[in-house]
Amino acid sequence: MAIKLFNTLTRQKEEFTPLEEGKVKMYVCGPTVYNYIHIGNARPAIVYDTVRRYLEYRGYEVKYVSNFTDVDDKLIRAAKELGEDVPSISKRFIEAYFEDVGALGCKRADTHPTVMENMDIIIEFITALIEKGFAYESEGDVYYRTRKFDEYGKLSHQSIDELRVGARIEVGEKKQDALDFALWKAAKDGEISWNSPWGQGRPGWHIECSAMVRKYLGDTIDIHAGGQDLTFPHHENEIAQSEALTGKMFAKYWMHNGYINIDNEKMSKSLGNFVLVHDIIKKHDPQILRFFMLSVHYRHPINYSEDLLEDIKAALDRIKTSYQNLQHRLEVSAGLTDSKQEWLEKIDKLHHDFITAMDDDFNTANAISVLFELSKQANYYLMEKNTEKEVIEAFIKEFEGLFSVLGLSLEPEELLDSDIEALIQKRIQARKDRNFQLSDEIRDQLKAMNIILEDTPQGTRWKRG
RNA sequence: GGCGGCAUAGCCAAGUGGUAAGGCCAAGGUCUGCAAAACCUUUACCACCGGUUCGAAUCCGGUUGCCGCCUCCA
Repeated sequence: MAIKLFNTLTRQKEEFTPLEEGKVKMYVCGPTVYNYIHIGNARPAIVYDTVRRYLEYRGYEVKYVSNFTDVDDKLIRAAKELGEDVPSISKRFIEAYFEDVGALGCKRADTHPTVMENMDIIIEFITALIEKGFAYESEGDVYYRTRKFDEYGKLSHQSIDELRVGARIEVGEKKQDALDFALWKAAKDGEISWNSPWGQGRPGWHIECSAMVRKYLGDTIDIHAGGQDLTFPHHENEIAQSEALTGKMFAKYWMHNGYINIDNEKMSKSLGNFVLVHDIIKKHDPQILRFFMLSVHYRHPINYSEDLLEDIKAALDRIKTSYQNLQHRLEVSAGLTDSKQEWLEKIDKLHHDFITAMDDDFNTANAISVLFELSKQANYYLMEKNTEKEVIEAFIKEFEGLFSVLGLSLEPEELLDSDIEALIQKRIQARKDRNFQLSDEIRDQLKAMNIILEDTPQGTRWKRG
């Protein structure tokens, strides 16, 4: 079975075949680092991290690159407002990004390039476009000659003549055509700027990705991904720039994730209705946010609310509890049982169900339902009087493997403080003596310490509350 | 105006031709010294109207409502 994914370019699910067998080159548009990221920014980070993990799980060697926009209008504005310089702001929020996204279980990309460190190749790229006639200089700015690129609009499936742009030409416009977009912007007084053949200035937004993709991954890559709102114009412009320069296909597959909404409206920094990851993870286990995002198909919108986060916590706990109960039983499982093979087969079947779900355009919602089924089967197994270590271990291994594909962790049991251990022993004795008053007191006492006890036929187990 | 998406139980959410996965919440039950965990049971006229079909949540046409992109935006 092959992996299928929905390609924005063709608007169809396609079988995934990489350019080079066994290898995947993947580029994900990263954030502009002028603030902490909001959960809308977190979605692509989580989604494509999961895509990457799954591709790796299926045996591909993935080269994953994700950029930071560390120079642009918003950063310049932020710098003015804060009385700071652009590099110090972007540096701070790049660090914050790694902290937030790390908490959400996202692995680092192989490379996280920035605009500032790639100014040379950006300028080279623009120069080459001018030489090819796809760009022109105008009063210190450089613009891309959009109409010259015949396939403009192929990603967003827009006809160039239908774009509603006419009304947007401003007085003193330096563009030859309203559709043209800036590759280089001349510096205004006091703005951060770099030297270029066209004078002091800085790159336009779209050119950085074209230049960095080429430098770090090559002329043609397998997967290019980002939020739905980047389809047009950002990704469309990237295609125009890159394909005009190289004459080759820029990216084979384009993936776009849906938005996070608040009250059914898109969450965005510009609308001001955003929720920062930084704030949420102070109140909630970051894993919950990740699980929440993965519980919905990546191309569908998610309506966010804190109540939903609470609900999803209960769901995640169900799986974790099941896993922990398996751990508890591991110690007392030894005996041989007749049903071993049957259970191992069940686990194997679920393993394949998971793969089937993920193969289908990374359907994490269905993959998660397989995890619930795995929990259910584990719970059934734990109801058996005699359990076999091999089966318990197989369950545990499966849980751990699948959780790791989704970038979720099952939090290893922490060691008990000796005091707590002593209390549990004391309570076990009290229960043997049928001194239930004392045993309940101890249980309450432990509960106050956030330790929850559960008595089972195989002994008392505990978990953190 | 152009392009696109969505509408499934109290809530979240899969499902793209064969009479609706899964989870949360709720109620009842089993188990337990009591609990917890778990297990069992109960809960859907798939927005509306037509059409195609032996058969549609699923395809086609239309209607209504909501949302997005076309401008910085994940």
